[in-house]
Formats: sequence, structure tokens, C-alpha cells
Amino acid sequence: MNAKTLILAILNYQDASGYEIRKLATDGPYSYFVDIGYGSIYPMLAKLEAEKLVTSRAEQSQGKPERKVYTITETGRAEFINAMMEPPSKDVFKSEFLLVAMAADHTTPASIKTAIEERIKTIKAKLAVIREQIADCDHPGSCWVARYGEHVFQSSLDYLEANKQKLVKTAGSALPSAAAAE
Amino acid sequence: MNAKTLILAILNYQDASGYEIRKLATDGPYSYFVDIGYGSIYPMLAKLEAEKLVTSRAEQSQGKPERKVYTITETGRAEFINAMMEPPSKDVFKSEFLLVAMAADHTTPASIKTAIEERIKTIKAKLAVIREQIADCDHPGSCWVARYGEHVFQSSLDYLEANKQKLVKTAGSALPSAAAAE
DNA sequence: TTGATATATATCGATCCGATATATATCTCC
DNA sequence: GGAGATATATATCGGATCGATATATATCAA
Repeated sequence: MNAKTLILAILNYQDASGYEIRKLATDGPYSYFVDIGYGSIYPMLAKLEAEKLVTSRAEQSQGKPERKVYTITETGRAEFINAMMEPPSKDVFKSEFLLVAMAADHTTPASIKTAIEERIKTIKAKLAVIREQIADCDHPGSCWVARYGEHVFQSSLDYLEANKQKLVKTAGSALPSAAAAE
Repeated sequence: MNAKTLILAILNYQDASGYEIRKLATDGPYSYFVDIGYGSIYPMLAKLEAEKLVTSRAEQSQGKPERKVYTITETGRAEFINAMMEPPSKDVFKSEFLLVAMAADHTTPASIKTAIEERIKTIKAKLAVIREQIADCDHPGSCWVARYGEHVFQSSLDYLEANKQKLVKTAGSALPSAAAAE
């Protein structure tokens, strides 16, 4: 996921400050298939402004620090549409949880149990957010994606709840202490 | 996903060269929740050897270039077990496909159709690999994880096949050409 | 013998992430 | 009133990481 494309995509639908972009990409409608930090956002916004794909204006609001609000230009919009036509790059999925699960024999049952429970909690929280998005969803693409997310996260949750015990039981068998106990 | 932890995890179960580690993490049993390139592997192996968490030996095989095979040390094994006890860092999922899907109104139906079909193809290929792994699976953690993968990818595939047409139909509505046609 | 493919090690530059610094304003609790 | 927590907001640094590329050997097929 390319920072440039993501920022252009967000700005294509609404004006936003760097802070807002971060929030949209971390908690908002983009949050479950995108991730981006300030360390990518602010430098990229500066670069995009230099390339005239976006413009910025300062905006004072009472009670809050001054915001720098970015707007996409026509050139930026064309660039965004161009990027959407390209075949998307392959998905990235990285899960340290699954590595830990795979190596359950090298952990303690308690540690695995906690890891699974934490994961269940995280997925439930994500599902709640997604369902809110589905409830007040107008834009067809966003609805389609949100429903996709709901479907997959629900299925993930189902597996975890159904197979939690199975993994906990096998945990710890390869630990030095387990070998010593034999 | 931290390169160090991943490499130690792989070497914990088998000796391997940098090239093999890359293959295991890209095509093998780790492939659907991990990703790592040579640019991370070789420098990290050198660092791990300097820290005495792994050792290496040169190995000639007929018909192939010389391999540098790495073995985990006792210190390395302890470090790995330590890492497994830590609560795993949060999953990373990034999908340019879902961004494109969300912005379907800014693409052509043909382009969206291709993107979905490509994705279906990719998922089917991944499912085939996972099912092979499940078929000859002995290690309990690997089986659990593989079945998890199968479950989630299957559910992902189901959604795509059931909702493909719906998205294709809405595509292109926000394009300049669509506006001009009104 | 040319080219394609697979094996294998290695590095460079660009990008990206996590942590941190700085600053202002609001809200709550004591 | 003040202390502390929380939210808003911009910004940057260093380290981690990725993608692309270079180099080299060997096999196989056209």
C-alpha cells in the first residue's frame, strides 16, 4: 500500500488535514485494510503539494490548534483515477499472532490462551466498528468493502472460538521444562 | 512482523540457507501470514551470527552454487522462546485491492471485473497450497494455523464470488465520462 | 548456443514505521 | 485554582523494511 495513492484516495472524497488522514486510516472506514503513520503522511503531503497534486490552506478553529487542510487538485484527481485503473498490488498480511500460534509448542498454555483471547477481543472491536459503518453507509463501494470485512472477520472469529481450546491443549510440549518433566 | 523473530522461528525448526528462508516465507508454510525479502534476510543473518544466536557452515552440493547453511544456537533458541512468550504485535493487513474496490465508482467495470477475478484466482491458488499443507501436516501448531488460513480464505472467496457482480454494476459512476454522458 | 529457469548470495536506494518532540485547549478531579 | 489526563494538531529522526538489481553457477530445452 502506497502512501501516495492512499492519501490521494482519501482527499478525493473529502478535504482533510494530516491528522484527519491518519484517523481515517486508523479508526475510520479505511482502517481494516490500510495502515499509515505520521512519518509517512506529513512528508508525502509536502511532496504532493510540491508536485501540485494537492493544495493546502490554514484554518483556525476555536479551541483547537490551527489545522492545515489539504484539497486535491484536478491533476491530483486524474492521477488518482489513473492509479485506480492499474491492477492492484498484492495484499500484505502479516500476523505475529499466527507465528506464535504455530509455535504453540514453544509457549505456555497460559500465554497462548491470553494471545487468543486478546485477538478475539480485537476482532470483536473491529466488527463493531465495521457494523457501525455498514449501518450508516451511503457510498456503494464503501458498503461493499465493509460487508466484505464483516464477512471475513466474522469467519475468523468463528474459527478462533471453535478451536481455541484445541491449541491451548497442545501448548508447551516442546519447552525445555516439558522435556525435563518426561 | 519482525525479521529477527521470523528467522529465529524458522531456524528453530530446521537449518536453512538465506535462500531457503525466503522460499519458506514466500511459498512455504509461513507464506500466508508472513513476508520477507532478501534485503531483510541476509543483513539480519549476518547480525544474528555476530550476536551468536546462529552459526553458519558452507555446504557444497553438486549442480548448485555453494550454500551457506545457518543453524540456531542454544542462546538463539532461548531468545526465540522468549519472543514467543511476549504478547504478539498487532496484525498488519494492507490491501490495495480493497482500496480499488472502495473506489469502484472511479474505475471502469472492466477494470474492476479483472481485479476481482485476479483476486479470486490468487485466493484459489493460496487455498490449494494450504490444503496441501493440511494433507501432510504433522506438527499441531502448523495444522491449526493452516486450518485457520483455509477457513478464512474460503470465506473470503465465498464473498467475492457471491458479490462480484454487485460491485461491477456500480463501477464507473463517478468517472468524468459518466458525468459527461448525463 | 541461445535463452529460460532455478539455485544462491548480496547490496543499494527509496520508502515506510514507531517513537518522540512540541504546542494548545478542554475536561475532570481534588 | 491547579494538577493531570486526554484530544487535537504538526513535524521529524532513526531504524527497519522492501523492491529492484547485480553477480554467479548449473540444468534443460529449443
